[in-house]
Amino acid sequence: MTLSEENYLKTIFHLARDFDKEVPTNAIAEKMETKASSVTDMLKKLAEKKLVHYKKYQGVKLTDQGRFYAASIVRKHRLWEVFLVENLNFTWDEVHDVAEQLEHVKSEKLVDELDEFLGKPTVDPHGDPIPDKSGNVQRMEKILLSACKPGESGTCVGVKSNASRFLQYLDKLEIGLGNEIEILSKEPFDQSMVISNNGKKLSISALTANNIYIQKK
Amino acid sequence: MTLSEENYLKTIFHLARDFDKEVPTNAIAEKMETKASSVTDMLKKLAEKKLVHYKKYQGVKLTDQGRFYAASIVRKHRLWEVFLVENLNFTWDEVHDVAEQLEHVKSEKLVDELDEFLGKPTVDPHGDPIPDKSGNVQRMEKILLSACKPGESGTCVGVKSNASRFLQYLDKLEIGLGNEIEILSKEPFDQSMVISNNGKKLSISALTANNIYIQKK
DNA sequence: ATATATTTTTAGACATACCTAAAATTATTA
DNA sequence: TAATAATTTTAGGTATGTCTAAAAATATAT
Repeated sequence: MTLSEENYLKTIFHLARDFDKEVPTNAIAEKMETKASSVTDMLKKLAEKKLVHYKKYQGVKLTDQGRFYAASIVRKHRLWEVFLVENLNFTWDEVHDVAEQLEHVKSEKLVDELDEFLGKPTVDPHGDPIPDKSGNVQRMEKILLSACKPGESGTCVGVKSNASRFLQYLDKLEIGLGNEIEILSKEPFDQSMVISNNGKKLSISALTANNIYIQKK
Repeated sequence: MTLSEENYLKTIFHLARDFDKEVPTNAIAEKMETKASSVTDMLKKLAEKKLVHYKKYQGVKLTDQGRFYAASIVRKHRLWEVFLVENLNFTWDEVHDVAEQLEHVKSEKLVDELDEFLGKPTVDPHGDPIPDKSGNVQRMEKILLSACKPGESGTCVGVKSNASRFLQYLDKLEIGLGNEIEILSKEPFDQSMVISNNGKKLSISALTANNIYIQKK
């Protein structure tokens, strides 16, 4: 499996959550910052390898085999992120690019031992679940902060975007995993919110609220 | 810098020890299990990037820049080997292939932090020196066991080959880094030796003796 | 329902890194 | 030193993964 093939699989795996059915060619092209024609070429190749179900003009779905493989890449990515934060003093906004490289290293023993070394973690530094060895991803019930009404509250359990800028902004606001968050008010004009973050009152934009996941009590 | 370019640089770096002067095209081709014509192609590219000095038919030498870059790859390779053995229960015969992949991961912070995490080791699990951040390789005075005469003795400080088969054989003989080794006798017919390994008498072939480094007392 | 817009695929190129076969150069030896 | 052998380079070709531009299919809107 080439690096490029792995990246396509992974992208389809992630997009499959947004599109419940087939993932459109263009969605893949956009996410990978490439052209639709390149995607088409690759989809044909992945289809020949039985990693995706592909019918012209109908988008793609991962096969069981493809999903398993994709999950194993995501598993590696997230395990490495844990390692970087827990052992190498990386912050949650620094891990992505490095994990993006480390996820392609091939060695079953490496993954097994790393998992063991880290104490078999279940989530990465952004709160995303780490697929298990069989490719199963534990589904958490979490909702976007933007979907909450004033008065509702919960624990911050994840972020939708992993962009450095965003994560650094959260650090500045002192918003992090595990924090207690309550929606105090919501502005009808622009959907911005005033929230209580571990007891501290602060105001966030709709865009920010739309990238924070909480688990309701 | 592509993966391929990095592998060529590294190979030239290693071969430069054997050939004191320019490294011949064919030597590179053999080591990399590729064809001389492919090597020529790459040497031209590396020369354009000022990473090697290359004159047609005259072999190559690394430039300062090329040597620095190559050393940084070797540094990463060896640091990862230490990590695999010290923290992930790898044995010295298992680390090479995985380190071969990990060495290409690009992140200065990753290397710095890994070095720190491991306690700034100076040698890898095979006794090979780890280049420092500036690309300097600490030169050890070590000699091949095959070059020793009966009566001479020293400490095992390295191996010339990193082949799994060979390392596993050493494990079976219980020969490892730090062991006290003395040459008891040498057979003139085939240069095989009887040695004392940490007090235990055993017999080894000339080929084996030619792949073990010791440091004389 | 037909025209228009959007999405997707095809066709044909390009760069990388490899290959084989033949030519050029350098080294060896008689 | 001339002939032969070995090494190295060149020339031309292949597979991968990308691209642009044009054609085909699907979706949308009047």
